[in-house]
Amino acid sequence: MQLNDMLAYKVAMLASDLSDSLAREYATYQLTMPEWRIVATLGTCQEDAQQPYMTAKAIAAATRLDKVQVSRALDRLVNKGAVLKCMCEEDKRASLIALSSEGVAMYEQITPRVVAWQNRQLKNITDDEYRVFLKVIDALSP
Amino acid sequence: MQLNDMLAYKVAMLASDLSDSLAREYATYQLTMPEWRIVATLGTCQEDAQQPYMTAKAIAAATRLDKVQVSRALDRLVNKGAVLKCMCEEDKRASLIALSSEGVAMYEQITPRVVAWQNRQLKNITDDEYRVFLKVIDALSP
DNA sequence: TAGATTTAGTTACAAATGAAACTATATGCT
DNA sequence: AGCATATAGTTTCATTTGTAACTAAATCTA
Repeated sequence: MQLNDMLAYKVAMLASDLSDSLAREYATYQLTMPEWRIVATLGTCQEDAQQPYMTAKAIAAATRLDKVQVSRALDRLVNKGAVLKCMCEEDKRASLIALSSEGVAMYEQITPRVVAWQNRQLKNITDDEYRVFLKVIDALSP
Repeated sequence: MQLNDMLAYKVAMLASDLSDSLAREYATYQLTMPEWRIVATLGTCQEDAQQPYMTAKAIAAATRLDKVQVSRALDRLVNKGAVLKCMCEEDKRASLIALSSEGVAMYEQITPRVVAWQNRQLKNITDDEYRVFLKVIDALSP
């Protein structure tokens, strides 16, 4: 049993390669990975949900970032003008968080680049292979 | 395009789940992940190579840890008595690094647990599916 | 062979991360 | 209602991590 053959190691290596490679797409926009995940989440929410805002808690759940990371990344995004926060009247502990129009613009610029990046990654892989790949990922997830 | 459907995100989530799950197997032995990777690498080296030692540089390459992480993890492993370092006569900048007998014993206790862990992870996946999965990982790796 | 360059590994310092404490609000229970 | 408990989010602090500077040795070059 060599390290190279171990499942956890292989997947960890792949994850870090993909993450570094994808980061080059959004780094142009001065975003860190947590910031990008939040922008992507709020962007989709804004596109197809009835309500264009989320709480920090919902963002944490959707991105799998912890609440501290979310709090800090939101601070930075608010400072950059990409995100708006306003007090939630129903629950004054929470805020309602949404992309600003600049945030939406940024999201709309980055998304096509991410889609193109993903297509490049997958270009040598058939649909069937990818289906099996996703199935195995599901089976491996707890 | 939702975060959940993005390749890099899915793989990152899987990697972190697998890594946490596997860590429970070697945490019993007070090892961190870098320490475990080094023990595993030296263990295989010791098993099937002519020379049972490696340099820190070779360890870094084999484990994909950076040289600082390797240096620090080796310090800890030496303190725990799992690893021996001796000056390399051929190149006095480098050391020759090998598992001590306690290190070998540890390696031999952990390895079967890791193998069993991996078999549990893969139990619902057919050989064919796993073959495709590995092929896709290769195709995605740079 | 002297001087410049590279390399192995360590150390020092700065940034990122995570756990736990904390504030403010909300909820549950008697 | 009044007190205990739980929750949203932030802040603080300790640990981890990575980058850059450093030391010592090796190699290359003129």
